[in-house]
Amino acid sequence: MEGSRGEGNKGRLILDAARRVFAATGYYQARVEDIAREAGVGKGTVYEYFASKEELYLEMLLEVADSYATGVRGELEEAGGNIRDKLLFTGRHLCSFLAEHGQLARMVLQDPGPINFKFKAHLRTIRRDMVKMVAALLTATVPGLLSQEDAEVAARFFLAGLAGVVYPETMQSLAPPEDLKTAVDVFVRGVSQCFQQKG
Amino acid sequence: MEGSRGEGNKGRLILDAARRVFAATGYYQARVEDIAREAGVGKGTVYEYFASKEELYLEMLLEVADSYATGVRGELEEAGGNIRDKLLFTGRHLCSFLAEHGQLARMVLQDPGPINFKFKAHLRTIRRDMVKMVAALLTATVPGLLSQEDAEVAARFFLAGLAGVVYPETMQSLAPPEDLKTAVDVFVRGVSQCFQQKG
Amino acid sequence: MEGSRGEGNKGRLILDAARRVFAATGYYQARVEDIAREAGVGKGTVYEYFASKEELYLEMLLEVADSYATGVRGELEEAGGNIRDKLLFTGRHLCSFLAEHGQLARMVLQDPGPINFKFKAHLRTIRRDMVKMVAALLTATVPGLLSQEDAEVAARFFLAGLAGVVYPETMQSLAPPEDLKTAVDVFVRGVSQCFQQKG
Amino acid sequence: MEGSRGEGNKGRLILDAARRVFAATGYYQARVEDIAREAGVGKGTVYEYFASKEELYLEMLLEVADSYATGVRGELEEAGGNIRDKLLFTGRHLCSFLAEHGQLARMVLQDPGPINFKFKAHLRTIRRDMVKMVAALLTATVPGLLSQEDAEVAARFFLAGLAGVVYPETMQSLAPPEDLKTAVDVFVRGVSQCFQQKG
DNA sequence: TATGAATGAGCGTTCATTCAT
DNA sequence: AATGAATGAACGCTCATTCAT
Repeated sequence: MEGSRGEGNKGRLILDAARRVFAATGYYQARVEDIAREAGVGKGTVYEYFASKEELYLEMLLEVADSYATGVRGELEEAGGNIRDKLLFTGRHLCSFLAEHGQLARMVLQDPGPINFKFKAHLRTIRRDMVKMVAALLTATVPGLLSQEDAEVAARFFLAGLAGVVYPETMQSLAPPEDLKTAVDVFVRGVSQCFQQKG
Repeated sequence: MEGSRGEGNKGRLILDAARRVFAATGYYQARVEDIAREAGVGKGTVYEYFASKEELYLEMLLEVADSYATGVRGELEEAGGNIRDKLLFTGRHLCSFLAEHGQLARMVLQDPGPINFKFKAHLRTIRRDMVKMVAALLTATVPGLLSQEDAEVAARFFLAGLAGVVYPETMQSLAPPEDLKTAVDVFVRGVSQCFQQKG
Repeated sequence: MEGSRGEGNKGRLILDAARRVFAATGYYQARVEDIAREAGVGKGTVYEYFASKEELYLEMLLEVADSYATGVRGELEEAGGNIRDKLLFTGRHLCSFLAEHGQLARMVLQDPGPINFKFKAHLRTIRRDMVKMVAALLTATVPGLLSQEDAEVAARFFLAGLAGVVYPETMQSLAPPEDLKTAVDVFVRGVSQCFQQKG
Repeated sequence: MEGSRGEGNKGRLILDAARRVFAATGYYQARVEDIAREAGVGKGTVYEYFASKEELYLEMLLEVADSYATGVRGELEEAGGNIRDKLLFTGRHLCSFLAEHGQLARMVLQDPGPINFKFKAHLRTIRRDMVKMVAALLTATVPGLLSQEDAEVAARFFLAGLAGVVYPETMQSLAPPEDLKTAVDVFVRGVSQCFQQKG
């Protein structure tokens, strides 16, 4: 009846505590004992639920990465709707994700620490999915004029550029909504213009 | 001939070794002894030149970050010249930088390790400079039609987006030159279109 | 039908499981949880029957040591009978004991682990009993010619020597029956000769 | 110029300390920190000289086992000389060895703890050598009348029996010299008698 | 100046034991 | 009585840093 990872209350608490502690200090600085204390359990209890510090870290990352991807997918795949609004939504979703997960985002977005093959593959899949979703959006908008390859390049450009807008220089505060609009507008126009002329 | 950091031969060797070793394994996995061996000096010697592992890391990062910024500045600030070519150059420069510094780039760009205030400020300055340079390029291209703020948002979008194009999903190989062109084209058209209409 | 230790079914199961697990891995390597699983009971149940891992170990050792001594006593104390046959029986009994209890024997015989005073005293008693039994056999065989002290020295020599014959170098396989006969013959002749001449 | 293991003073100190601490408490109870303190060095220093607790233990055992075997070999292999004196010497050597190495002897004689293949093979070799030496002594004494196999069985019987005499029941005090003589006499007469009649 | 032997704080992990159910 | 989830003391090992040479 429960979800698939870290349930039974204690496991949930530990996973949440891990997210906070890893986010606050990074993988290597975080001590298992800190996570246990943050979760309000004994140190040994962590090992009842997770085989090692590394495994706990990976479980936590998988969960966060999934929560990010899941949040975007629903909106983007929904038929109909304005491309500009959808891309704006993607930006706003990234904003709230970053607001919620603070500096953990750096990890999810760019990979850190001791990350194993399983997680890398998972992250790669998520990225590919998001790129595909945005690319599909673009080809639907400029039908017939945009090769699959160009669409994916543009999608990658957009998704990464978004992070630059949302996290201005210092990555310490979030961008105002107008900035998002500006970026999305530049991008949408760029794609339309560029490929209509090409086509 | 002597600069302000890591000179006198030994210091230079250590700094270069640090770059290679930190890049290969990350800050926490890298052992001071490994760096000393890579540099061909004794372990104690590292501490003759750098106060601590952390300081060595910081010095190395500052140096690499500067080398990145310096390489772009000359080209971008040069008067005249095509905006498209300049942005393409920025992308190509990023490519060669990433090719040369391998996975150290991830750290410089996003994964901080134990980075202190001094380095964060330095990095912030570098980023701000680059944003300013690109923004200036944009306002010069669409004169009078682009506010300073919009120009900087667009510049941030471009610089971050570049990384997404250059490092495709897996971050394991670099993008082909055509992808760079596609991204730059989309961006340039987007900016032109968008703000000419606005203006 | 109930004895004084480890009864009531569950206790019996635990004691048997303890013997197998301790024998397989040694005291420190054996985990209480392993013993519980081997016994088919819960981990907590072990502590319903035994105060601690150490006490469980002690109880188990006492039981095994007793079973060894008991098996020999009947045969040796029986009046009449050939000394050679009785000593051969002692050797064969040691063989089957070792065959049955495998490497636990090493512990019982020589390697104590965390053995407390109670067990040491018990073991000392057992050894002394066996020495006395064999010594009595010898004095009965060469009546009047053998001092009590010499008889006990010879008995100790025999009992220990037996182990060397039964467990050849590697202690991994048991000796063939002929070797036992050879050893017993040497010993019996030695005692006869030696003390008949002395006498 | 130094010996082959644990030199350079510190290594020697650690090996000696290890012998004392392991002997006093056994492998599992001994803490690396205790050994370091006993040796008068820092905990980390132990790991400069030995890769792990286990390796330190094995090095120490190898050294002690060699010192035992070496001490006996010289005397036994020397041509000429009385068999009875040689076997007595073997017993006395065992006595002094046990006096010096206290309860560590149990380990050397019977093997405990985490002992790897290398050490087992080494110990097997030592045992085999000693058996062979004693067996050679016996065949030389009763020339032509004793098969190689019988001689080895007798030798094993003698060497193991010796331990029983030297370490009376409790293994807490050593046997008086007269007991040794008694045992050796019984054994020598037994071998002579037994095989002269057989032959 | 250059070195590397020596150090010990620090941490991941295990497992005997407890106790609420 | 029986259980097993929870606990934390304990310990092996690493590695940044120091300092005598």
